Amino acid sequence: MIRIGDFSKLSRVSIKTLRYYDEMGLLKPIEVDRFTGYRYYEFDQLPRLYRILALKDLGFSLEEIGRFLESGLSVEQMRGMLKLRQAEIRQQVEEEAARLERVERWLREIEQEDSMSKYDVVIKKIEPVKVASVRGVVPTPPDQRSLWDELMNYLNQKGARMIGPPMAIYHDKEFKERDWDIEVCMPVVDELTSENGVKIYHLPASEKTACVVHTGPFATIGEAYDALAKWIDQNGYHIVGPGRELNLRLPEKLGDQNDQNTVNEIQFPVEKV
Amino acid sequence: MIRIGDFSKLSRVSIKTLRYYDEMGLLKPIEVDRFTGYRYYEFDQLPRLYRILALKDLGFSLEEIGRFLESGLSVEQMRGMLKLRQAEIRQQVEEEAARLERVERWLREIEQEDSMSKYDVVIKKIEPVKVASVRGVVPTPPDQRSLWDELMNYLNQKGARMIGPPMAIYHDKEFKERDWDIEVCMPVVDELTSENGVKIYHLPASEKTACVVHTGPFATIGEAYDALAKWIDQNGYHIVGPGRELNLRLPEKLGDQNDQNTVNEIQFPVEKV
DNA sequence: CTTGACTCTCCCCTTGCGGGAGGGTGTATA
DNA sequence: TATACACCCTCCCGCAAGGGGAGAGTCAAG
Repeated sequence: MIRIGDFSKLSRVSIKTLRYYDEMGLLKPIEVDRFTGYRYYEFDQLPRLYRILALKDLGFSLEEIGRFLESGLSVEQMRGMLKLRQAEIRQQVEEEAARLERVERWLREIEQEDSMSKYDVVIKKIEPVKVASVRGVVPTPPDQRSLWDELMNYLNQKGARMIGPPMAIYHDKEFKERDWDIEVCMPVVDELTSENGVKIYHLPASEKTACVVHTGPFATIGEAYDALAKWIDQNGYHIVGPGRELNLRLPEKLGDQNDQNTVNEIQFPVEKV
Repeated sequence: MIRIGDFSKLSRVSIKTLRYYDEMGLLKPIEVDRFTGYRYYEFDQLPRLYRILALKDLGFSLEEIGRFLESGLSVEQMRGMLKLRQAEIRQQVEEEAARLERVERWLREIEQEDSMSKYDVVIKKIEPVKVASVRGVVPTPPDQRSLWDELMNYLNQKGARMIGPPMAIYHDKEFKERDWDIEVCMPVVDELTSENGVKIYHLPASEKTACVVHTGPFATIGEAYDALAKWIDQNGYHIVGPGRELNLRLPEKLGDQNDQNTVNEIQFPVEKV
């Protein structure tokens, strides 16, 4: 019978850890003096401790290890746990590798541009949202004003409440000089019915959506689109639906292309290739 | 100005997290009502939040991210941090890959043997230890008794205190049927001097030592050696020095090959190939 | 005026221990 | 036999990045 300090030196496991394993029930001393609380171990407890260390080395949590040790589990169960662990580690390796990719992309960008990008892209989930929308083909994006007028007209008439930022959806799959297929939407909550050119429906959800925010003059929003497109491409995604442009903060004068305080978020539903 | 719930929905970052980032100083609301404590955000805080998310996605800690954001750090510094992060991730990927290897080895062993090995190997560090030793060539391992007798004789004569388990060192580099070069040692603390066949010196430390414990009849200790050798080989190590055998619990009758309660630890200094 | 949806702060919980305070033990030596 | 000194004990706090929930205060609409 040896004291905890000797057992610790022998196994090179810290006293703190041994006490913790005792508390967790992983490795109880064979005797604890009921008056002094001193823990006494035996040499033949070493194999159990080594098994704990070996399992820890495979990445199992102490709680899992406890189950291994207690429930004298069958070879079949053990195999199941190992297979599971294997899958988990594989996934983690993949994730870390992807993370490494991203870090290296930042590095390359810094090398090339000698500065950091103004635009950070995030992937998020978009919930379905009920909107009133007007869709039409207009010569150029600024001409979407007419669509907005029609939509706002309808909403004011109905006294509908708007519960989110207005957004525009660009339906063209390719870039066009003229004649853009644009849908303008306003999130609503009320029971409304489609009529004339105004459609009431739910915009679809999107599990993965690549998003970027542009602040400043609307005239420069192209940069944000470029950055987003580049990011999507370089990160192994591709676009699987029309993009949305959320007008988070409108210019003071509606339609002003140079208002410094305009804020827009651009969203594209994407999928991993 | 929007409330935290709306900012949370917009960014899909939980309210808890936003409050935490506020507390950490990563992203302060532009206004906090001094009476109600309500936090108010602005849309143009989104880019900062997205930058935080992007950096988090690269695996930086919030504290590091805070430093990025505050100290408007130079491109050069940023590059330094990224390079460092890159190295860290690479190392982590390697570690996880090695862990995966180990899990797969356990799986293979289970498939082949249809049971779990009795022996768990751990790698630990061995500190130098002062010993009194007697070395000699004996026909077979059990004949080391004569060496022990000589050593104990010396120690008793000096009244030396023994401060650790006795151990035997096997100096032969290859297996031999007869004539084993064995050194028997006893850790001591006193100021002793080498004399006759007894040497006083420090056994060398070993940064990485593969260890396994054998309990039960000494006659079966070969199994433990086999398991250890196999492990060392399969885990990409190789032996770089003589092995030690620590007699943690001696049989009741000294030399009894069948005592069920004998405990020995076998140690081999190793290095990664 | 009330209801229901929001928001606030405060506190505890997570993993696997490490550090330290304050106090009791064991043993070798003077 | 007294004492020094190494050991050991049980709390309690801290870590990273928030999650869960209690109890109480706020806001907007009907």
